[in-house]
Amino acid sequence: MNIGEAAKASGVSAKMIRYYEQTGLIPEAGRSAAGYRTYTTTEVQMLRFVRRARDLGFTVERIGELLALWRDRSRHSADVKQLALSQAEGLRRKIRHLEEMVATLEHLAQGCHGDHRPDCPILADLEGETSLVLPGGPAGAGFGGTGLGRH
Amino acid sequence: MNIGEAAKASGVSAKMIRYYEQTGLIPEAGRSAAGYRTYTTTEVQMLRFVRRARDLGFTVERIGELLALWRDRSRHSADVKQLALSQAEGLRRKIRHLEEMVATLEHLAQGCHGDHRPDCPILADLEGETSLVLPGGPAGAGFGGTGLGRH
DNA sequence: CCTTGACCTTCCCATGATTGGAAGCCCTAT
DNA sequence: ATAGGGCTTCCAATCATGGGAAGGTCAAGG
Repeated sequence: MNIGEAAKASGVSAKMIRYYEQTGLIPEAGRSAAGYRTYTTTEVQMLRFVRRARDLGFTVERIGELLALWRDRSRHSADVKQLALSQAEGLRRKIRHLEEMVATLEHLAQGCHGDHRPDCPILADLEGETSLVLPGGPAGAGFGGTGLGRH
Repeated sequence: MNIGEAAKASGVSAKMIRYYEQTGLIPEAGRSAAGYRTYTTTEVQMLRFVRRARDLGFTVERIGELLALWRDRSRHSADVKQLALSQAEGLRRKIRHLEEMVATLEHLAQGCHGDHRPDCPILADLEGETSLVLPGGPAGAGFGGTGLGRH
């Protein structure tokens, strides 16, 4: 099977298949006489594995760990479960962060007339000396630029 | 005020201040005789504005629109509100997507013994022919599976 | 006056995952 | 033989950010 077919069958673009190979996530594919990469159904299955893990938000690095466990027939399912749960926990943290932002945005928008007049508490908050970080977060986002906010 | 001081006062790193200037998000700063960028309190206020908007998840492009409205004293607050609400809506979409992933992960993890044994439904799902995408979301999981099997 | 150290300048590079394109080779069907 | 599509490699761009090198500038202190 050539790379295009493998791409269709796995849902991973040909570009990404080459990239995954180059970065060592997946082993180098075999080559035809002409230098074309060739794929077996087993390799397509591995590609599908990678794609599904991506769909679950795993980074390529984590997928490497998952693949290692997948290949290791003496793995402990505890290790797999731990990866899955820590992934879920990471996603939950992201969700919490996004929810805070949504809450702030909607609170601000709620106070805005939303008509032809120019005054608007949203802009007022953005420009103001102190900002609103609704859910009473401990980080007082105060003045003095503590360099907070790396995300 | 030099760039370092402006950075501390606004919470935007000096690196990013230069980047924002270079990409046209903010106007070019004045220069001292020696070529140092100089900032007024008004400009620091603008930087703080940018930083807070970033904290709310706005892209730099959208912040450009917000800044334009901020500067436009004949703006309509409706336009500002619309930006804020559409931003909130975009974040909500992201949240929904993340929640689907979390649900799938936790469902899979729940079925996993999590002990020394190797068999694990998480890996089984990832490797399998069909995947579990819990809430039945049609979300662009571009399967592409043309049913092409072996070759 | 000269040194030291902190600050500033520009320029280049790296990140992560992905897409786009160009130049050139290969294969198959007409 | 030629057209077209697929394959190869290499290089670039995305988005927001940080890291660092090489060199100029400033203020304080010897």
